[in-house]
Amino acid sequence: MPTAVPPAAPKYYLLKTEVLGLIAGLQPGTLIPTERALAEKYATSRTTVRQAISELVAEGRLGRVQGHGTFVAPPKVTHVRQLTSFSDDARNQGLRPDSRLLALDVVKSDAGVAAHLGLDQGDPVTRLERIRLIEGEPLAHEVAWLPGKLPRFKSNLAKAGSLYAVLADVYGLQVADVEDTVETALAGPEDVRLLGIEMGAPLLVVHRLARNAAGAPVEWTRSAFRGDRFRFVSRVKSGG
Amino acid sequence: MPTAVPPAAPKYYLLKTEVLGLIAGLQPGTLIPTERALAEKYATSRTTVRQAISELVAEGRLGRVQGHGTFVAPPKVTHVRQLTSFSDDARNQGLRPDSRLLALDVVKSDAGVAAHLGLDQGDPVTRLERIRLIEGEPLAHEVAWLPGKLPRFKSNLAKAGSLYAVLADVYGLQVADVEDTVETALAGPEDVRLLGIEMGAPLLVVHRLARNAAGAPVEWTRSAFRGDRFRFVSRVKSGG
DNA sequence: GATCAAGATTGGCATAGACCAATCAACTTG
DNA sequence: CAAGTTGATTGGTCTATGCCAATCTTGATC
Repeated sequence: MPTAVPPAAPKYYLLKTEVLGLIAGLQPGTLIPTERALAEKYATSRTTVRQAISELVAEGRLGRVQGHGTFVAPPKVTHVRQLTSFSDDARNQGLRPDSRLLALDVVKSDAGVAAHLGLDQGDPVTRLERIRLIEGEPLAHEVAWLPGKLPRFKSNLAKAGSLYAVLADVYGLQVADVEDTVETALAGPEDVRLLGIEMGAPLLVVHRLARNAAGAPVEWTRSAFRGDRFRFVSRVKSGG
Repeated sequence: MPTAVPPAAPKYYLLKTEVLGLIAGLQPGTLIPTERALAEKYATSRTTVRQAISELVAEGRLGRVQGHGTFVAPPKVTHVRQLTSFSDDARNQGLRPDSRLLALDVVKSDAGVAAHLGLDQGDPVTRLERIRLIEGEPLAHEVAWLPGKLPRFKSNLAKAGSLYAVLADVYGLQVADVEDTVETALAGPEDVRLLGIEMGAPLLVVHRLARNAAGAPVEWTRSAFRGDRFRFVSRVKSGG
């Protein structure tokens, strides 16, 4: 679906198109000319070059490393998210998933978490914070809240790997349906540190509420995915 | 879920936090100080002020109009998208939906459309291009492709309003399941013109493939939603 | 009183350049 | 030859500034 000719465009946008042409067909990892070189080549300022490149980075077409250079980025990872787990989804696509545990403790629920889980503020909840990786690369920052305390949760989770598997097999908590909310956000310093992305990079923020067959909340999760590397897929069948 | 103190942050990010405090509790539409005034007040350059404000605009917290000023933006519109139609979803939330028809014609399918609809390139498809509005405000740019020609489609669509209703009631095309793909993109000149947003604003781009009970493609759609005004919701029930 | 014109104000785009920080290669040193 | 140092290169942040375009206000004009 080729977009029509831009009706009118600022200079940095035209430059963006130029650079897109420049990198068409190049292998991921290939370095492109330096910002200063591009500025000279296209008779413009480095500021304008940076604005063009910044958008291409935000779109996942380019990557850059201070002191090293700007290079062609690999294509997006498609990710299916249904009732399956992150790990299973990834493996189904032939990708190597991984997880880094940042925190796992029982805390008092704040107002937001309590409201979503149907608890009173201050009620104990299990808080699970992880970084999700694909092919060794950080893809998402995830914080899950589960109602109450789960005995021996840490070791059980380490054994099984998958959160949903542990909940179902060990604690008898079956997830019957989930509701995912997807919206855009911009990366702040925290996201930059955890995901290795740029300040202001677009994120896909997914909030998930999972319930059991009785309609009682089982899990409330906030996941921040890199918008430049990720695609969210949702499949829905007609009821019946 | 209040975010922790930023570990380290560029100046524009601190300014962003300042402005967030400034607008907390203000009514939507309230004008904030001019860029030049903010630059002076916080002893920084207008460039830095603009970077801070630009992110707040991208996040849907602020809006701005050249020659007029920068103002507090209204909250996001939540939108549920399942097997229901855009119009029904909106009305369920007490919002007034609308639609502007940009184009409706029978065209030869290009490679991409043909692939998704299971046709040969060049096969005729019905192309429906619309702007979706909520409360009179443009929210999304949508292009739908349907296999083949549909007799009297235009008048039937005008009568019923809903695409899915027309397909089912008039043409006997039942949608049994859909697959939505959600990713981020940045607004180009075309999006700016059609949606009244800023260059580089984050978009939620949704591709939808709808199939009938036999698994045959019924519809292939690309929708570009304003990322600052929209939330995508997907509900999935466990199979059974 | 309504209409139009001119000017002031405000955001939009772009320039030029300074300085910092990370990287990497070349060189020195033990 | 290995380890450490230095310096050039490259992206990251920020400043200061100029001009344009849209909007709104003000005031002259009919």
